[in-house]
Amino acid sequence: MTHVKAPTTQEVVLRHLRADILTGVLPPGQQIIQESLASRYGVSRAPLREAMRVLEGEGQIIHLPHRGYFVAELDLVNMREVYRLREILESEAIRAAIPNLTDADIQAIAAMADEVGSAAASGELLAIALANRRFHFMIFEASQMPRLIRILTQLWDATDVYRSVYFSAHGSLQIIAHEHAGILDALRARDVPQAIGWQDTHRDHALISIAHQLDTLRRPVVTDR
Amino acid sequence: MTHVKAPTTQEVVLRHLRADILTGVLPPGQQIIQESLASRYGVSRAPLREAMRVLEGEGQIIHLPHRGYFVAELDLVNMREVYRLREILESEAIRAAIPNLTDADIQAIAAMADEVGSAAASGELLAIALANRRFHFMIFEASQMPRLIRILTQLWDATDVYRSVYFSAHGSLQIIAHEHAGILDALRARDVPQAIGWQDTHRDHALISIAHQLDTLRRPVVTDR
DNA sequence: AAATAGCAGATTGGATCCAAAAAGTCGCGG
DNA sequence: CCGCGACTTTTTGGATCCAATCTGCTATTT
Repeated sequence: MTHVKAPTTQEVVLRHLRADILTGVLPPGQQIIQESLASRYGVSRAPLREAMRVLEGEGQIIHLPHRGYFVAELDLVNMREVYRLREILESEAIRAAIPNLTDADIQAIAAMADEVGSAAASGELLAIALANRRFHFMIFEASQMPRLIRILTQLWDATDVYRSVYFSAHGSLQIIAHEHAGILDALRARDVPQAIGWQDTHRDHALISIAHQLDTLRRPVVTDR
Repeated sequence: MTHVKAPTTQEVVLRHLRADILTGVLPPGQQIIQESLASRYGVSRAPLREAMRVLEGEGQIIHLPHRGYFVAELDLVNMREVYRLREILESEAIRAAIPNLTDADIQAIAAMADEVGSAAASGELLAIALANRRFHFMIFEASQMPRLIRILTQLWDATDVYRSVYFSAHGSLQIIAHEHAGILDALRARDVPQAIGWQDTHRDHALISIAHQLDTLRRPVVTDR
């Protein structure tokens, strides 16, 4: 039998960090003071630093030698690059996935789409984000391309903070449901171009909303000191 | 002028690790005993572990909790995935780069192609690999897409070990020189499809050679379990 | 004799401690 | 009044030390 679990501290810290970045506890641009954060998590600096190295590799935080770690800020240019790369890579993922999709797979994906719907009904942003992510990645994972999936994971992670605002935008949930249904139909028909097309419009809607937010909101990142 | 430099130990270790993996001092599949490697580098385990976390993020080594770090092995399937992703992403890089290329850029790239040639004449494999990499990445960098460049860097890193054998294959250096010239011509003409085409055949030649090596050589990798 | 429990060694994970570098502060001189 | 420079403080980087876990072997039991 396999072990129940052995959650190493680094992974606990890593999850905690991701959550804090995602929820804005650690806002973009802010420096991460290792000592204070470590004590806040109730751990030492060693596992924290290794976790931060992981996030740095994903581009979530920036490291300046002898200066420290800072939560990455994404400007619009950067954001557009991420979305362009997603466009290219997600198209490939869908292209590779569709021939592998069994009927059972599609049923599972449809079930996840329903979960997105019920999460949307509940209004819990985090639940929506999680279910939405699962929905899309169930498709990507059928591509059987682990490296591609990992890169996509990183790209999604990088924009998680900004994407969550999209879910709270007016009317976005109906649009999302509609587009998810479109993707599902294309999957059932094994229609690669149509699936990619739906995914593209789906992504574009999110980007437009986010770009609008970034452009107008112009968050005034205060340095608390 | 900026500071001379302040090379932090982690980066020294990281470079050392990359070199050792590239040159086969640390062969694929082998476990990395932290204590012994750290003492061999003359450092403590702390910076070594942070460096390994970086390499793990790049897929160069694998981490199993409470078991250790192991140098990653790439089978042919994995290798094909890397090359497929390179095909997609390098096409995008070239597409984005060409409109940005100044004449000075192209001259610099041509100079680097010459360096590949002279390195080839000298027969130094490492020098060839380095110059070749610089040549291609000078083009990619003109894309002005930092995230794309970083992903491409990781993909190149992942296959560095295997690609170096290609340089020593019979006749490959002439082919490389020919294809580099082709790429340069396409760049001068600002011909995107042609540049991508050359890059594709260039990459395919390397992949065929590497796949052949992997297939026949059938290295007797001991099963670590 | 085979299987399993448990003991000993090795190896990783985490915490504390010390050194080095950067940022901020105060004071002196122009 | 302002700029420059040494000193202090804060924070990061690295090393050492201790605890938790895994591996391999041995002995005991059936």
